[in-house]
Amino acid sequence: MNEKEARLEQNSEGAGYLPGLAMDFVIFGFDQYQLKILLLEYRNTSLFALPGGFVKENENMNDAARRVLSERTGLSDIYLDQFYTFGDLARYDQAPLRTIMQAKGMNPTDDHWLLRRFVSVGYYALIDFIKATPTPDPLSDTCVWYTLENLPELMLDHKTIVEKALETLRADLDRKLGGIDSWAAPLLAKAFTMGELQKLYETILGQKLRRSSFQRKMLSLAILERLEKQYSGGAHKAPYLYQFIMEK
Amino acid sequence: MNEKEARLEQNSEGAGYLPGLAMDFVIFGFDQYQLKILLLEYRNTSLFALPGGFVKENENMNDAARRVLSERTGLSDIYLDQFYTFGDLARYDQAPLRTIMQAKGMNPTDDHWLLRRFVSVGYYALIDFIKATPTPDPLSDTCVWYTLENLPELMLDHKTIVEKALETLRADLDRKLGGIDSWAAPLLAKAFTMGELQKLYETILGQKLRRSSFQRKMLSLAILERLEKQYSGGAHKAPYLYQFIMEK
DNA sequence: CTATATTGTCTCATTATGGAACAATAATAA
DNA sequence: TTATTATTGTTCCATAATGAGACAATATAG
Repeated sequence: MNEKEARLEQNSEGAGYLPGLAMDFVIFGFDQYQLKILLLEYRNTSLFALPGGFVKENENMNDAARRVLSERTGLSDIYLDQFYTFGDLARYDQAPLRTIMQAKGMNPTDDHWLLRRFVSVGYYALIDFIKATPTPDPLSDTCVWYTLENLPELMLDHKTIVEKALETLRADLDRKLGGIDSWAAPLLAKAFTMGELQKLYETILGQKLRRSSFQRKMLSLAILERLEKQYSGGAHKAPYLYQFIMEK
Repeated sequence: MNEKEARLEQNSEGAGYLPGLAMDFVIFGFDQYQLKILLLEYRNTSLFALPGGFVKENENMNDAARRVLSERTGLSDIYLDQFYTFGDLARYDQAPLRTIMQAKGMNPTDDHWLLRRFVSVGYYALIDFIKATPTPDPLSDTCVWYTLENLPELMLDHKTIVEKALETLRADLDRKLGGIDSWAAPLLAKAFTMGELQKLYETILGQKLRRSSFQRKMLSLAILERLEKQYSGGAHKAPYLYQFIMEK
């Protein structure tokens, strides 16, 4: 048991945190135009879970989300969205977490704060795979990317949380593309080609899109500024570069 | 102080409820095709608030929402949707609630459970104005309908909650119209005319819609079954009646 | 029987979308 | 240098969706 874990066990009342309130994160990353999510694994238990965290007593909940996300990925200034709050009694199952704690040599009592009932606020994030440094939390052994098609079985209701996150993300793509809070801007270079943006869309939606329709739609949104062609990466006509128009 | 209030003060630990977790409700009602929402008023304080409630320790959160909604309106089997969870520190302001409790002759200590920080899950509901019997909670004096245009100043962040609810409702109208969980079905007679459905839409959206386009769109959704004409309510051609197709 | 209000449908112009074609062109191969 | 190739920006046209209005049908009021 390392120092962090020791602190976690000592703090058997969860002092400093809002009781009964957790956050779970569906962190989407892009690797060579594959969509992956970040999962925690607990060795010797074959249990997998979404990264999660708690809200401090003197902290805005949305700020807490940014803090935890930064702790898990090393990233700040990324796209983060709250999508649903999960409060079923069926979430309240001591067994898996007890298994995890025991595998770490801990021996929590029944009323240890981590074993109580939690309501969990779901957030999803979109991050640049390259820039992230996945970091496990004190209870986990590893923090690894999994493609959506190859997810292992997840603890509790975490599969449901992933599905709801993906559904919300896909439904909100167009509406949250532009502006200061664009989900796409952090995933692209300052200047990017239409093809690169289209591949991002295709990765998230899991389907091919028509090139001419996509170009027409993006340009009609009036959120892109066309720059000079500068690309020199392939045996073909140079594409224009674009950047998002950031209104002042 | 009545019996309920006494019980509320005695229970200064909030025993039986999940600590720190509240729910706030934006209850939309239709009165002669006007959109109203239900507000609580605290006499001698000029404070107005959304109806709210708490989750019991052995209760699903969404079930708790139905229970509280039933307590406030006497209605069950209505459309209810969770739309956002509010967790800013700025919500944590003892002043208004203390004012209310003192106006009721209570004298809560600083650590009374009602005066602690709460994270609140927002739900909105659509109900039939005629069928509801608005009922104030133990702390409130009245529970009254207000039109959206004439809302009084609201406590804490409740104005923000109303705005977010309305935004979500309007965005989801089409998507959640049909099926077993239709928002519109509880607001209409079993059989209704296209004009009645259109007026519902117009009331919620706050704008007129084109008659022919609306009819075309509704019929194309393939969620309506046309019945025989039976209407006999005006000096004009009898409209068809429709009902929602409920797939088994 | 006539007037009136509202309905169901139709028409037509406008706009959006799907799907393909085509010339332009930057790197690569010959 | 020239031909080849992949990809791009644009155009085109058929089809579909939408806005705005016209018109006949008709149940009640007068």
